[in-house]
Amino acid sequence: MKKTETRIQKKNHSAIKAAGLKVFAQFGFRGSTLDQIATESGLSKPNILYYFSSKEAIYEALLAQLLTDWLQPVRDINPAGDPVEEILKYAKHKLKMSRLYPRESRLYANEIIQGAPRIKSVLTGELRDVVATLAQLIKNWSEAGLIRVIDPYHLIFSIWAMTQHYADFDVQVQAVLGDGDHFDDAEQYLEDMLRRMLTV
Amino acid sequence: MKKTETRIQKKNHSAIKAAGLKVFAQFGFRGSTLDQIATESGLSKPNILYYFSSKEAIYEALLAQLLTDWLQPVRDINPAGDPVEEILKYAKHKLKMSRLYPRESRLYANEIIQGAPRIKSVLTGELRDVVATLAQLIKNWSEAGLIRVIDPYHLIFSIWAMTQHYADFDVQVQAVLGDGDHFDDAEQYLEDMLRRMLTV
DNA sequence: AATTAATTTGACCAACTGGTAAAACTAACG
DNA sequence: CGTTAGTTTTACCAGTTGGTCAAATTAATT
Repeated sequence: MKKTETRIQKKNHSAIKAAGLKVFAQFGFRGSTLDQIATESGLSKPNILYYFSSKEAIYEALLAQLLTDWLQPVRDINPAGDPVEEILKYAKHKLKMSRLYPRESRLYANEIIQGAPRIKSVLTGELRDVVATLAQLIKNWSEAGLIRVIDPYHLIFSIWAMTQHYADFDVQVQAVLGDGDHFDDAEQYLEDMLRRMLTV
Repeated sequence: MKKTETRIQKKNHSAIKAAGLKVFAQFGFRGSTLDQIATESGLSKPNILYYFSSKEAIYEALLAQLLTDWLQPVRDINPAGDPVEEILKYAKHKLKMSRLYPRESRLYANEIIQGAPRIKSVLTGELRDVVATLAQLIKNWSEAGLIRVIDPYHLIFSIWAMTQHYADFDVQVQAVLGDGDHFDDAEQYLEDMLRRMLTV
């Protein structure tokens, strides 16, 4: 449907989204202004509104993209693969996303902390379902004796919490550990933790 | 120094802080307005500014209180106690704070996600020091063979991440698990995880 | 009760907010 | 080259924002 996008449209759409991501991730929806996004993107405010109908439209475009990227890795878990390695692969994938796309993580965190006013239906719908499926798979693995018996939901939460922590609380991590990249150490810790939790 | 506080001052100061906590925790500093705090507290906007010199002053009063409450439990860890039980006690304390004071947790999360503009010096100062001390203690325990050898910093981060997750991402937890209190299950999972990680 | 100190209100302001409309400009295409 | 479609800017607006000020009200003290 969006085949007819000019080169200028393509450029500006993505410039606006990139600027919006930066601003929204830091200040949340209410705390961000079109002027900030305008300055950040190098476009004028009315020009931005030529490409997106409103501030909210930019925000929602970002959220929609985000939710797709967020849910995919869960679906990519292979029920026929080795349980420990599949969960580990998933956790590492999430950690890599925190490393490569910390702003996306912060945008999502902001939205959730605010009570998820615009995506609550996705949370109780798609997310809930996809997590339920994963939880069932983990339970099956447990019952088959392939991994230790464990609460699958809180296992998933702990993976989310730990991986996203390094993106969302990056300033704190840097303050405590000093500036630099700590994701390799984090990955090692995470792997160690998950192996201990999962192996019988 | 603040001995001369009238009963009205005491009442209104705390009413404003309670309202401010509610609003700031949801929308962050920039996303919150004095009008919201006024409505929430039942006071008029100029009346609020009679008790606090500015919107920022309310926010900073809340942050200051928060940081004290946040750092105390770390200091309460007893170097002479049983290592596993001490760490477990600390983790459970943090989880209880997430259960009882989720708004405080969200306020803090908001501030950190925004880059901690007002408390960065505390993070690189007091917090850093207190965590360094704890990390050293954990390292000593490791070397004494009392707990397994483990990266103390990432252990601490994982405790923070998992406990705060249940406050900050409460909406998501509720969406996935259904409405209700999931802290008891979370505590059981956390205890299980920490025992596995710490015992040799 | 009178005086003083503390509190609350209403009217107001300048800066900022998201958004609009039309004119001016630029690129694309036959 | 001329025409059209696409793009950008300028000027603007009404509502909201944090904050002020003096007057009005209420509480405390003598």
